[in-house]
Amino acid sequence: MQEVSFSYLDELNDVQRQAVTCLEGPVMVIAGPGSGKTRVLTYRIAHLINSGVAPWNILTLTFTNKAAKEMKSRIEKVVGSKANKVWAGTFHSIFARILRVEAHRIDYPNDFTIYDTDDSKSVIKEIVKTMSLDPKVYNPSAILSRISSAKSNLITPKNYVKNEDLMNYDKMNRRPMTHLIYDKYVAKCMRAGAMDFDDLLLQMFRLLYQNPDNVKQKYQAQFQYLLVDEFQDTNFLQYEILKQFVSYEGSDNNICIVGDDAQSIYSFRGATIENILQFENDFSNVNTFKLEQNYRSTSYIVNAANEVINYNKKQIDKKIWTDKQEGQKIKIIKTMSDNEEGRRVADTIIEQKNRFNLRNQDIAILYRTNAQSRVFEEHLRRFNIAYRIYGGLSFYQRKEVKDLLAYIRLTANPKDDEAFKRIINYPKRGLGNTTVSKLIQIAEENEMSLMEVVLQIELKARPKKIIGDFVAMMKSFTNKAAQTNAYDVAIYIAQKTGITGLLKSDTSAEGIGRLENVNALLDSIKEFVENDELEDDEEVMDKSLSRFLQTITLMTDQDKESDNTDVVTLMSTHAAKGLEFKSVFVVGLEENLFPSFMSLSSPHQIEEERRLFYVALTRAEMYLTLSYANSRYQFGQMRFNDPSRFLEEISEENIDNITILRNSGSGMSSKPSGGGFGQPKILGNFKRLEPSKVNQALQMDPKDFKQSPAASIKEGMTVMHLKFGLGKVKSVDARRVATIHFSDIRDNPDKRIMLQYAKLQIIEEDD
DNA sequence: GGGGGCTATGGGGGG
DNA sequence: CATAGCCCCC
Repeated sequence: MQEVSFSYLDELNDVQRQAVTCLEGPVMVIAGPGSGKTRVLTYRIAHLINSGVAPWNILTLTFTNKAAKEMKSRIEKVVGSKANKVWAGTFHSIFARILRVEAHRIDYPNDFTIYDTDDSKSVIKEIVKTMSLDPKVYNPSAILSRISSAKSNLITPKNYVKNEDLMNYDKMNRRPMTHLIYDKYVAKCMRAGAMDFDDLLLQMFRLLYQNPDNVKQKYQAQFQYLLVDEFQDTNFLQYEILKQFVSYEGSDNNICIVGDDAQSIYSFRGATIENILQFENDFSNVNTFKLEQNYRSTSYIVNAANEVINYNKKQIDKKIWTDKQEGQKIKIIKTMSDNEEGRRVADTIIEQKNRFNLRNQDIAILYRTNAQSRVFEEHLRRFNIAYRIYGGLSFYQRKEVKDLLAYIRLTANPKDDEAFKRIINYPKRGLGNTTVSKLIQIAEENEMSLMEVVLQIELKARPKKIIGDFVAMMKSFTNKAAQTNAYDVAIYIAQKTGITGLLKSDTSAEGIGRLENVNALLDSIKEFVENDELEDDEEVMDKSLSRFLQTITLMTDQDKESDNTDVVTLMSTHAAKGLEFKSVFVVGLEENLFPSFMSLSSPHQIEEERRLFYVALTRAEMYLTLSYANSRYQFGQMRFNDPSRFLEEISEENIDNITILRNSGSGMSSKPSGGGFGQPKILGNFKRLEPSKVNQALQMDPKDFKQSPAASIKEGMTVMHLKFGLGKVKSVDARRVATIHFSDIRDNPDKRIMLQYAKLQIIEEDD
């Protein structure tokens, strides 16, 4: 038996240590920015394991895969490879994983499709059309947001009709039929074997609440210890699911929530601050710990952030402080135009790099809307500063990527009507709106999926031939999928459909970009198939199309592996939550932009914008620069905005250069930013796609590599891995999963490799 | 009935 | 400024 070391407890301050060691019963940790929240969470899990709790009895829910991954790797440093057995992931991905096993109990196929927001809107659009309603009044985004909020509050279509507030609200907005659309939407998704993002939560709740075959007791027994990160961002439904897991007769109520009400910035997707305020009422004997010492930022920054957040009324009482030195005062950059803002920020970055010896990766530019990234890209490129943009149009939302994905989706789930509609006439096969509309109408009348309709319907000669060929092609894909892995199927699909050929024939810059994106998708499928490393326990050996789809639909740009290149980070303030940088630029600090024009009418929304600003400020460790422009191109025209009200909430003593904020512009306008550059967006996005995951140094020349047969790998051997380098096989288990120690890997050198897919070459038989 | 080009409209944050 | 819907032509 290995000696258990508790030395990590020495790395904690008093409150942190109490929060880590108070293992039983409900615990609430209020954690200010930079207060060591992640450290507390990870050490708490490590401490649970060291105290004898089985790792698979621990469930940790976060909001990004990245956070979950980082947490796992940090736990591993304390407790070793046992950390892999902890259930850690986002709400959506953990529930998707459970539903893949249990969905049949609530009348969904286990390989259900996940509809993204575009799919959902498209479903709504079609319903609006078939109901002959005005699509301008019944705007799909608005309707979806109503449906989403209903689902997040556990209001079924039936209860929606009974709810006077909701019905009156819809009437007032001239959308009295919203409840009917909701009803039809639910039915349609069900018929398509599809869950939208909210369904991943809602159906999880339904599963537990309806409790077929006592499935709830199974998971209650499974998850004996719950930890929830960023609890202030949970919505009503998420909290209700947590209660289902935790609240039952004889339960120890082992739930630990960590959050900061001052950083609640997701109310637009249903998050409610009430959850954190209610927690102490919902559970008895809650142990509450407040982490108030900020270890991240210098005192000018902490003071400024405190000043700003004090303008908000509703808050949990706490005092964030730091014993760090004063540091540099906050710098404010004022410019005439958005273009000049880009230039000045780039100038300042150069200056800071020289003066303070910063690397690119120490620096971040944070903005309110993704559309603001362009000017900064232009000027960073002019100075040859490497950068990476996060967010914006996700890779998987690109048309060409979605087109190929639609074929893959329809292959995995023939009832996926959104996928069907997307590709029934792409690439062009001579099937027009008239025929497609007819199919949709028949499907609607008979409550069938489009694929079912197509298999039965009698058509005229021409469309009959076209559709017959299409069905035959899809059938060949299904057959292929049953025989081989996701990559081989995907390649087959890309060629057989003519997508590859079609894109190759387009030699324009955009066409080349599209082809590269499709190739990047194929590469990522290849990577998925060839990934021989076992990361978590369940089903990972499954290399099928539907498993691939599951992994990507819930992936966001931030979750992608970052190569270790030294780049300046450009991202929205929302995306920056949880991150820290030595130097932070918060840009576009103007009324109508930050705070957003969408929020100006309501004091609550202004408070949320202020919390967002607070999050932005507190990302900075040492240098904080705020900027605004007197004029900028917005919505295709020149706009003039006042400086943000938030700037005035920081007192002068924390600011480096006192600037007169209001109405200080001379009439001069510098040249506005036109297009100028080729396709900054495409270039910027490509930077994110580079698949190089591991240091170049570790990789060997594939030509010199000769793969050894999987069966020949035995314990004690020294092997070469194409990606990880030299390693020693420590053990091989019954499922043919080898644990191999790679000495070149600094973080977590012990990798669990699936020999079935292993790319290993035997270097030495034994020692 | 289907395909291509033009005009009009909307435009936040994200799983 | 990008996409969707519409209109016109084949």
